[in-house]
Amino acid sequence: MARTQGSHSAQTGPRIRAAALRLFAKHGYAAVSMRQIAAEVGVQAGALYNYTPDKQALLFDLLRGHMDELLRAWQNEPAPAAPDQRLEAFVRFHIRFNLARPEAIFISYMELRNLDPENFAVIESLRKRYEGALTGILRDGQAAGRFTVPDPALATYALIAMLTGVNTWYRDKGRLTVDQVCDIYWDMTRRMIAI
Amino acid sequence: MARTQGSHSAQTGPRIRAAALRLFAKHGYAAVSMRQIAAEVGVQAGALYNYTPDKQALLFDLLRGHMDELLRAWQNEPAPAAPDQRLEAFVRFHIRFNLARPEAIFISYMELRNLDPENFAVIESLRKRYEGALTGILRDGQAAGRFTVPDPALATYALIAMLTGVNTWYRDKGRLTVDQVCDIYWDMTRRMIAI
DNA sequence: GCTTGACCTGAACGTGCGTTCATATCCATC
DNA sequence: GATGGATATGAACGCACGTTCAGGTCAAGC
Repeated sequence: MARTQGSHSAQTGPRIRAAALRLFAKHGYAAVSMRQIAAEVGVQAGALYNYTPDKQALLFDLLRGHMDELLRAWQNEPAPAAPDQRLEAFVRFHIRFNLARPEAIFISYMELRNLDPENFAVIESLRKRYEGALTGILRDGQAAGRFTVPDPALATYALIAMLTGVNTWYRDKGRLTVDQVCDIYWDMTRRMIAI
Repeated sequence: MARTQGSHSAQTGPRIRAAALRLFAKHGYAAVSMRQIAAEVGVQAGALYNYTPDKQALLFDLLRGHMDELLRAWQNEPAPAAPDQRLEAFVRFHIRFNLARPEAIFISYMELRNLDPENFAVIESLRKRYEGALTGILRDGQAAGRFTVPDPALATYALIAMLTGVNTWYRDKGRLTVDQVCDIYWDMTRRMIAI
């Protein structure tokens, strides 16, 4: 016996990635088995190997896809000329983008160490490119005399950590809307960075 | 055969916890086996069970011990009267304390989800107590007219995330000393929070 | 110097792991 | 309506897991 009715590659592939994303985010890469992922999709474990060479590739594809999406989304954002407005745009973009995909963000930070070294290097360089976008804004604002940023590299780390931290506490239907959170974090950022 | 020369409870216990801390931080709780921990100590896996009821308790003890140490250390810090100085003391204390024990900090953030629910609740309440110390400082400063903190809860989250982020990039023998890092982060904090 | 209990070994338990593969079924195409 | 490739099953592979335990070895107290 085999192949139950209505199963197609175009459906199963994405469903496997979605199940892996959810389970990796909830329990961690090492704690999730291929059989669990398969069960979530409604398939036997062996069928997963029609879509991924192995478990490691499944994790890497998720992280790689997420970083590509992040960089593409930021490039597609309108880029105001003034550094102040670019910085505000970055703050709001980062918070919104991250809150919209908490699971991908979670594994992007937690599962880096479970990547093979060469896979890690790929993700790390994409991350650095994203951080570099923020550093560039800070340098521009500093050069334009609009910001006070003694150490742009540290300010980048500080801001990214602060903004990404929203994901650890924000809850839908909590006290604040996403807009309110963005407003408050932009206010804190502005006070910290702007002249 | 059994018990090799010179092995004693007073030594083996701490060595097991040290090995578990190092391995959990490096590979993750789920990815580390009791046999690996035992090998690191130079003992057979079964011997671990003279010191811990199970693997879960090993993780919980590490996190619990770390949180106790953190709270005790903060209580033993001198507490200046002025909110500005209390905030500065907190910033410097947090960075220094965290940089001094990167492995414990790492697992405290990464392995929470691997705790049993009741163990998680214990750690979570200790963490909230520590965060509450910072929130208190922010409220005091606000009440004294020295700070501008529209939302003390969010400012607490933002600051803790920003300060804890230092651990992800700081390297001994890097560009900056711990003192310089503290200075820069205190400067950013002051600009963000102080009047 | 005998005894006792703490400490450790080494083997074993049942379970689940990632992965492979022969085989069966389905669907599109002709 | 026959055919062939894509897609799935289910059993199996060897291995490692957390944990238990009977038994061996040591050191301290009498």
